[in-house]
Amino acid sequence: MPKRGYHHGNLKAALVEGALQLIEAKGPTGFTLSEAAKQAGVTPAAVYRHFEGRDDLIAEAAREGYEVFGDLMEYAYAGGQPSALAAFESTGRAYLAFARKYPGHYVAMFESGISINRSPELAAVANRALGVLEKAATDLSKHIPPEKRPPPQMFSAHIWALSHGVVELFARGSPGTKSPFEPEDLLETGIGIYLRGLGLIKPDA
Amino acid sequence: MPKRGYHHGNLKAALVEGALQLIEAKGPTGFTLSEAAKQAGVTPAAVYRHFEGRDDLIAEAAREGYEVFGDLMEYAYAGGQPSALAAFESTGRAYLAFARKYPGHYVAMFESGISINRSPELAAVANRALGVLEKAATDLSKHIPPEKRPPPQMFSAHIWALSHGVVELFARGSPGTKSPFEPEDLLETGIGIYLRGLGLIKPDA
DNA sequence: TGTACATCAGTGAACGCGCGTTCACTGATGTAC
DNA sequence: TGTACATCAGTGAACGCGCGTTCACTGATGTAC
Repeated sequence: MPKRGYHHGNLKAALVEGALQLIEAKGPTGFTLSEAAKQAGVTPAAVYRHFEGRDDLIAEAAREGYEVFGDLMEYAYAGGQPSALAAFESTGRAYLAFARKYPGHYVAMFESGISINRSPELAAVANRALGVLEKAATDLSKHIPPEKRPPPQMFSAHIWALSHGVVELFARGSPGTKSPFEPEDLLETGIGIYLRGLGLIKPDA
Repeated sequence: MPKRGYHHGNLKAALVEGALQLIEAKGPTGFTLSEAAKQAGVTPAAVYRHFEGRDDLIAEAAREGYEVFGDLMEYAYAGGQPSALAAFESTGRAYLAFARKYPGHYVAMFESGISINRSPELAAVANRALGVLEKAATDLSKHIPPEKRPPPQMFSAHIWALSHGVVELFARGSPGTKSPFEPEDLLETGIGIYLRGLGLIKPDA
C-alpha cells in the first residue's frame, strides 16, 4: 500500500475491503460505518464522498460479491462441458468454494438483508449469477426421463438449499454446530446422493 | 389478558413473547431489550428483575424453542414407528413445521449467535433435540447395506442442511429469493430424492 | 379481623456509549493561460 | 516554466438518537401476630 497523505487514493475500494473484513468477523449487523472508516484510516464523514450511507456501502459489497460469484459459477459451468452432469457438479462445488473464499461477500449477499432489487444494477448482476445454477440444472434435467423429471427450478432450489445449509451450519465458526465432516465432503456426498436419487448416477457407481 | 396494575403478573413470559415477536419481525439483532420491555408494557429496567440482561433474554427464548422443538421431533420420531423410513421422513417434516410455526424461536436458536454451550441447561435441551434427528438417521441407516452406508452423522447433517437451507432461503419473506414452490414441497421432494439416492425408496416408487 | 412489617416487582431518571449523518472548513491536486 | 484558480477528497466538531445498564425509590402483595 502506498504511503497515504491527505488524499487516500483508493478510498472506495478500501472501505469495501474494510466492510468485508468486519462483516466476516462480526456478521452483517456487527459492521458499522464508523469502524469501516477507521479501518481505512479515515474519518466516518469521508465515507459520504463515495457512498450514500451505510446501506449503500453494504450493497456495493454485495454487488462485488455477485460479480465474482457469477464469474466463478460461469467458469465452473463452462457451457455444460464436458457433460451436463460434470458441469452441474462443478457448479455446486464452485458455490461452496466461493462461500469459503469470500465469506464477507457471501454474508453481504445472503445474510445482510440487502434486497437484490435495491437497484437495477444489483438485480442484474445477482440474477446473472443465480441464473447459472438454474441453467446447469435445466441442462442436466434433460437427461432425466420426462415422466420422473422434476422442474428444473425445483432441482436447482434443492441444490441451492443444500449448499446454503452446509455453509450456514457447518462452514462457519458458529459454536455448537460442529460436525466431524468437512463442509466440502458434506456437500460433495450430499449432492452425489441426491443425483443418484434422480437416476443421474448409476446406483452402484 | 387480565387487567394489569403495578405488578404485571407474568412479566417473564411476556418479555420472552415480546422478544420473539420482535426477532421474528426484524431478525435477532433488530430486537432490542428496550423495545421488548415496551411491548410488555413495562420499563426497560424491569427486565433485570427476571433476566441478567439482553443476551440472557435471547437465550431463554432459544431454550424454550429447543424444548418445543425437541418435543415435536420426538413426537414425530415416535420411537421409529411404524418404520424407520416413515419415522425419518416424519422427523424431517417436523423440522420444517417447527420453523414455520415458531419462526421467532427458530431464529433465536439458529441465527442469534447465542452459543448452545452458554449454559449447561441450554446445552442439554439443545442436544436432546438435535439428537433425535441423528437417532432417526442412525435407525434408518441400518437398512442400507453396510458397504454403501454413509455414517449416520453425515446423513443427518445432509438432511439438517437441506432443511435449514430451505427455511433460510425459501420459507422467509426475504425478497429476491422467491421460488415458485412451497417450502414444504421443496423439502418433501428434496428428502425424497435424497432417500432414493440411498436406495431406501424404490427407484420407481 | 386488623395492623405492622418484610418482601418483592415495578418505576423513572440518569449514565456513558457508539452510532449514522450534517456541516462548514481546509489541504492537495490538476488545469488554463 | 510559473502562477491563479477551480475542483475535489478529506477533516473534525457537532447533532440527535436509541441503546443497555445502574440506582435509589415506591407501590403492591403477602405473612405474622
